[in-house]
Amino acid sequence: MHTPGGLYISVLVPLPLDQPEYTYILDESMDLDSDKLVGKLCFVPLGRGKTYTGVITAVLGTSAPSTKIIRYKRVLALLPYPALPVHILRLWRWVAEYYMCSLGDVYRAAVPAPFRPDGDQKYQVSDIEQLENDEVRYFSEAHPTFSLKELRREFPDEYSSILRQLMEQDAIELVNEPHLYRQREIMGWGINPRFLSSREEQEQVLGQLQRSTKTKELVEEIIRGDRAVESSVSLRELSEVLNTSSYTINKLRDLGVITEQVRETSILSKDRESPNPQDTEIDFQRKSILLYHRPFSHIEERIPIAYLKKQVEATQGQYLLLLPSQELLEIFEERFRNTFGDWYRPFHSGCSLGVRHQTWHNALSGVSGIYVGLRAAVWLPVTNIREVVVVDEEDVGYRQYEPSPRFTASSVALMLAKFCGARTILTSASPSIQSMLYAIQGKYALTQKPAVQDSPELTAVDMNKAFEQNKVQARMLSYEMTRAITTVLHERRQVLLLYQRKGFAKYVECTSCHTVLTCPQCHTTYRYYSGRRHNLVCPVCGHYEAVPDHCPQCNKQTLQTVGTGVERLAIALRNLYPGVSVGLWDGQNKPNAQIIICTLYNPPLELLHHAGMIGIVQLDLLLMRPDFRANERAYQHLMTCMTEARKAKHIIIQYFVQRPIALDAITKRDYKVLLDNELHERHIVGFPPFSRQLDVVLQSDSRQDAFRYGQTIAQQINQHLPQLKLFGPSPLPSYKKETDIGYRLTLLIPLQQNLSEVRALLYKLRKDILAQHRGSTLFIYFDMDPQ
DNA sequence: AGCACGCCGACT
DNA sequence: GTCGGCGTGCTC
Repeated sequence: MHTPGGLYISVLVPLPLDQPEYTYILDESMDLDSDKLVGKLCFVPLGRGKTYTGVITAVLGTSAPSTKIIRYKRVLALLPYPALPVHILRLWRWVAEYYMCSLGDVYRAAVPAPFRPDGDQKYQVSDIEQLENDEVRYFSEAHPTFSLKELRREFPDEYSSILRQLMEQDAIELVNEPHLYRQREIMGWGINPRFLSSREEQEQVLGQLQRSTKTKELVEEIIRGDRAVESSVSLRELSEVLNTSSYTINKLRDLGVITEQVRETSILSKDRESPNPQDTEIDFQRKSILLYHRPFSHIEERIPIAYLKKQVEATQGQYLLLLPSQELLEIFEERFRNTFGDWYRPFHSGCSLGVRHQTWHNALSGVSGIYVGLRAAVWLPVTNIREVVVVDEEDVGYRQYEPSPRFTASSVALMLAKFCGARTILTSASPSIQSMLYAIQGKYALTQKPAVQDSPELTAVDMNKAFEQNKVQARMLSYEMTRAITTVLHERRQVLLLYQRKGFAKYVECTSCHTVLTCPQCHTTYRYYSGRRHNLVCPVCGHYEAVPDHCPQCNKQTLQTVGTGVERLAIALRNLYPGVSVGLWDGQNKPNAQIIICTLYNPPLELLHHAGMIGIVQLDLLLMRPDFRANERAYQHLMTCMTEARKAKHIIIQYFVQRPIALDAITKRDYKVLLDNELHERHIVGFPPFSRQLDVVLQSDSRQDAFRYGQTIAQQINQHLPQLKLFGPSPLPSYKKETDIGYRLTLLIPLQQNLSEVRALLYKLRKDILAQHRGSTLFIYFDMDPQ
């Protein structure tokens, strides 16, 4: 096993390590042209018991690359897929560096799990005579090859001593066991013939089904032969014939009544010839990125279906179409299928694993077509890409936060195109300020084409005036709003109100001493929820308790709920419109009500499409968020309402504090109003796009630790890189348990600042902190360009 | 991510 | 005196 010879190569393993590349030896027998090795997937043993699928990232030569004494292991096998193109590997490295995560994480995200199966290392006893123990001898004869797991199962007690002996005597040998790398493919379902013929088994199953009458009846019918099923039908056909759900079918399978026919195929022997990649002749325009700005357009006007069809037919190349949400995919799936026909190459969770598999392989083999998917589709290993289209480039759906890599697919798409020499089209009705700035600066080409269709009538209401004139109903709805609601209700159509304030009341206050109840953990003002025992909930850390009887400050019984949350608004609406159903939608289960209050400002398109009117109850909530992009986001949400509320005649927007710039821009139908304002304000303060934002997130089960280390990092950055602007550490709202507490440190990095210097410092700080830290769990990670 | 080693507290 | 908790460190 340790005979010299072969080629030393560098292999990337799918683990989140700082340095996820190891050196292996590739046997000469596997050696293809060494220039064709980079990008190949291969099986490598790692650690004591595991085998991983890695990627060859470099060929290091025929002599050991390190003077250190390392027991290099050998590559077990090369996978039969074509090698990943070098520009894809380059893109991964860029992502790992830019988004500050492990290259192993990027690899895991980019190559779907079925293409990189893990396995247990298998061993073979090479010298049976050396075995002393009879049991061990028997075991090794019964198992010509075995994994360490199997050994442990057989000898739970002496496992480690046996292993040590075997290793010391060099009596075992690592072998490549192809069946590790098999895929199970379900060929069909049917009734188990053995069950039909065995009276005994039938009795036993019926006995076990005593309590489930429906299933028992079904089984009796099967035994009598009333439910004849051809063997090897699809799951759907089976459930039709048996008239039952897949749940019951699964249960019957477990009982042995039904079997599935499984075909095991080795992915090693899979005959997958790589066709010759097309000539990658690409039109290098002076500009390779186009921002296609279509204000007030419907979404379908921003998906260039016909254009892509024409292009793919003309060039026979690969095209990538990225969409921001599952919902859009579902809406357009059929249209893609019909229009693109054989060119359609879907890659998303909506299609079966087999189809995704095929699409991924096609991408790698250079097969032409239109590859369509959500943000994960940027990882398709395209070899022959001509153009990438990012639909609604500003959409937050392109951002991935969990798990690592934390990336923005629209940005990665631009780099993908850059590395492949392809062009990119960014489409949007409300482009991000950043993209538009690049367009103005000439980095991107710009096409602006306003849509011509009608938008709903828009009424903006200054709530200060409404309150002054006492023209307010249902706590906070202007007469304009209630008038429109009444009209739509009369037309028996649905009312959609957008209001983001959760709970019943904003806070609880003592009317005597004006004390506001706050969370003891983080001193945030408590929010008040109705209909639960612990009414007070901290919006930041999730801590909750019941409202006390007396004011904790002055001890009087004068505590009062103040402000209107969605729960209170719903009650007020029910009082105002007796008999009308009012439902809340928070992204979970869809209410079927005449008035729907949506606690998100980006409701699903389905709700927008059906609404007879849309009321934005308090636009300010969108603008007061601690996010420099608030105006931009508000504009985008308003634009979505204006363009996707297709049956609505009326949109009513209420604002309290001041007339928001986003509202002005929408009313005047002039994006430039927003753009000028944003560029001006952000330039003064030095926010993106005039700087880069990088967040440091600290998570710990100890609030103190997370905060303290946040301060340490802040201090060190101030000292070493004083030119960075720094905010925080500020607490992160915790959605999970209380044990999961986070702090966020926000850095604004000047554009001219060398990024690798910042990264180096942050990595060093993290390393130092983790090295000396004891006790609580602690995670530190980085968020580049968070949105 | 696994997995092994190792060091402390609860049991025969 | 052993079993097993999970803290720490390594994987070519």
